[in-house]
Formats: sequence, structure tokens, C-alpha cells
Amino acid sequence: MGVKERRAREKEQLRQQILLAARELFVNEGYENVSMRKIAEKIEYSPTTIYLYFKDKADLLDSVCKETLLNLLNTLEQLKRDTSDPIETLRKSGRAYVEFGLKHPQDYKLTFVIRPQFQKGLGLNEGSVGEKVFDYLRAMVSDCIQQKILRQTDVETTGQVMWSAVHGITLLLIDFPDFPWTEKDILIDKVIHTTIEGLKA
Amino acid sequence: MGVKERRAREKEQLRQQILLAARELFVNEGYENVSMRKIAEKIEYSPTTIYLYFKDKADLLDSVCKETLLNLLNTLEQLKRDTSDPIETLRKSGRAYVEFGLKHPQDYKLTFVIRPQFQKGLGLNEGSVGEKVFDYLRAMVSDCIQQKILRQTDVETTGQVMWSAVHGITLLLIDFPDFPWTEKDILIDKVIHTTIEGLKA
DNA sequence: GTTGTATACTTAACAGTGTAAAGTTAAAAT
DNA sequence: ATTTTAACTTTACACTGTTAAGTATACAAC
Repeated sequence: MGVKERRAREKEQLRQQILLAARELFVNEGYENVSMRKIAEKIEYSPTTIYLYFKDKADLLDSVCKETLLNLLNTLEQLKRDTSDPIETLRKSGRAYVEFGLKHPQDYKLTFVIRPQFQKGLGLNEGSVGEKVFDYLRAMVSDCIQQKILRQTDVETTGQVMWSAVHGITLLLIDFPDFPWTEKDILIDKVIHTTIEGLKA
Repeated sequence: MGVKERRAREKEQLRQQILLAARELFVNEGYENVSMRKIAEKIEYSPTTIYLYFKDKADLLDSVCKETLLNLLNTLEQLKRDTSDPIETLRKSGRAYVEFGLKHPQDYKLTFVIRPQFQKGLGLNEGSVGEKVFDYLRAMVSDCIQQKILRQTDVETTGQVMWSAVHGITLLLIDFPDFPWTEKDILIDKVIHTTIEGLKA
């Protein structure tokens, strides 16, 4: 009686199809400029079919962002940690974070800027992917503190300062591409370096 | 022959009225949730009248943001600079910047996040208010470097690192109000302190 | 004081939006 | 063979930004 299973599989497949189409459109045209009808046209279903799979447009955005966070988490975890030099790991992770944002600017904005506007309150719940990303950061910072490389004792605050730094530079570079930034790579390194040095002091 | 002048004054008055109504609605309901019709209703004119004063909704947003930048610039300039201790001025300005963002979170997002999405490319042109804000920052940083308090030589990069830090923490605090931040004031101070210490090193 | 004209505003309309409700069709269960 | 269930579509509603055409009032010229 594999019928139910097949149907469930097919259903999941269509869900993924919608998600893929939505992501591509969101990223290329911007969330606001993408209508449910456009997504529907792309997957060759009627617009209201999407509502059988997602509560509404914001829910669709939510699911797209969840994927983005998973990608980010993967990217970060693939930097296998060099436990002998936790500061180097922290620095590399910072760079990877910013580069992820610049490589997928629309996904980044969707996740860290647009979504909070619609899903007010929710976002980094217990057990969410977002929380896992911050857990990763927390663990790195904790390593640094335990090895007495960072003088801080407060893992939370230290992690939040670090997040703040990489989030800031990522968004500025995305949002003001015409600003006369000094050379990007140097600037990014300087932001990360400055923050880490500041945390040491 | 003050007729023309009176008419011009009246026209400017209505323009300001529209701007005020738009700002209030944008701030309270969010840019996306405000329709031209709502703004029109608020000022008791027909919706299309607005188009006699502003090119389109994005232009209206643009004008609102310009005002916000002027407010920010005023706020910063009212911190009369203590030239004997430029680092203290830098720190105070950083705090003032973040506090401005947290006091007017919607205005801040409108200006530094939403607007870039619609006015791609433009934003910090020559002679713009935005540029004046960054000029202010540049001057402060320059003071610090000249007095050899910051070891850096590159005013641009240093300023950009500073901006990045305050922008990051401001947006995070606005966008993720439910995140378990450590005590806000301490966190903000730590971000600024860390950045400045990092720049000294 | 009548006429012409520019100014300020409104009405009507278009093409598009998110989404709820009702309708359809085909497969599965009885 | 009939009923039920699931997947999908059609229709419809209230709303969106914006354009084009229409109106009314204040001014200028004669």
C-alpha cells in the first residue's frame, strides 16, 4: 500500500517546486515585485494552488528564509574548526558570513531584513535554524574565551557584538553599492579584525 | 503683488502636510501597508492630488527619508564637539546614532533599508544630506587620527568601520526585538567601545 | 465686465494585487 | 457502484499605484 507514500512524495515535490520558483523570483525581482500569480505561472499551476501548500505569501517567504539559514549554517560548519587557534576560526567564520551575504545579497536581505518586517516577533525561536546559527557563533566565542584569548567573560554579549559587526558591514555593502567604499576585501577584514582586537582588549 | 508668493506658500504648506501624513502612516503602519489612498484620506484630498506634489510613492518615501537624515544630522551636530577629547566625541556620537535609530526605528529602517530597495543607486550623492552625515563622521575620525589617538591613517576605512558597527547593532536591535539580547545599554556601549578599542590597537 | 487661460484639484478608469469561497474533477475507499 | 476525499481551478472581492480626462476656480487681458 505505497499509494499514500507516493502521494505524499508527490505533494512534497510540488511544495519544493513552489519554494524553488518563489526563491528564484524573490531573488531576481524582489519580494514586493513578485505576485502569487507570477509564481503560479512559473510552476504552471493556478495561483490559489499555492495556498494549499503555504498559508500566505509571508509563510512562503518564511520557508524560503529557513532554507537560506540552513545554507548559511552549512557554509559555516564546513569551515572545520581549528581548535588550536579559535581566533582564526572566529575570523574565518566572520569572513564566511559576510561573503555569504554578498554572494546571495537578496537572500540575505530577505532573511535578515524583509522577513522580520512581516513575521514580527517570531524568527529565532527555540529549535529554529536561526538559533542554531547563533549557537554556532556562541560555541566559537566560548572556545576563544576558554583559551583566555578573549578576555571577556560574557559569551552572550561578545557573540552579539561579533554578529553586530558582520551584519552591519554586510548590509551596508549590499544596500549602498554606490557608496565610495574603500576596497571591499580590505574593509571587511578591517571590520572583523577591529572587532576581534577590540574584544581582546 | 504678493499673490504669487501666497500661492507658493500655500502650495508648500500642502506639500508639508502630505509629507507629515505620509511619515506618520509609514512609521505607524509600515511603508508597504500604506496606500496613496490612505494618505489622501488623512489629509482630506483626493488620492491623485499627491501626484501633483510627488512623482510617485517612492519619491514620497525619498522626501520622508531626506527629513529623517536631516533630523539625524541635527541630533549629531547638537552634541557640541569636545575637541579636547575627540574619542569621547566619537563615542558619544556613536551612542547618539544608535539611540536615534532605536527612538525612531521605522524612520531608520525606511531610510537605511527600505529606501535603497526602491531608489537603487541613488542615496548618498554629492551634496545630499546623507553625504553630510558621513562628512560629520569623517571629521570626527579625522580629529582622532590627527591627535594620534587612533593609530590608523586611513580616515575613510576607519569611518566606514565605525558606521558599520553602529548600523549593525541598530538594525539587529530593531529587527529582532525578541532575541535574548543582553541588556541593551550595555550591549550598545560594548559595541562602540569594542570598535574604538579595536581601532586604537 | 466679459473672455481667455492657467492652476489646482477630482473623477473615472486600468491593470494588477493577495486571498477567500465555491466549484470541478479524478482517484481512493467502502 | 456509490460515496468520500483530495487536489486543483474558477470566480470573485476589496484593494493597490498610477494615468488620462474632466471640472471648477482664480487670475490676466481687453
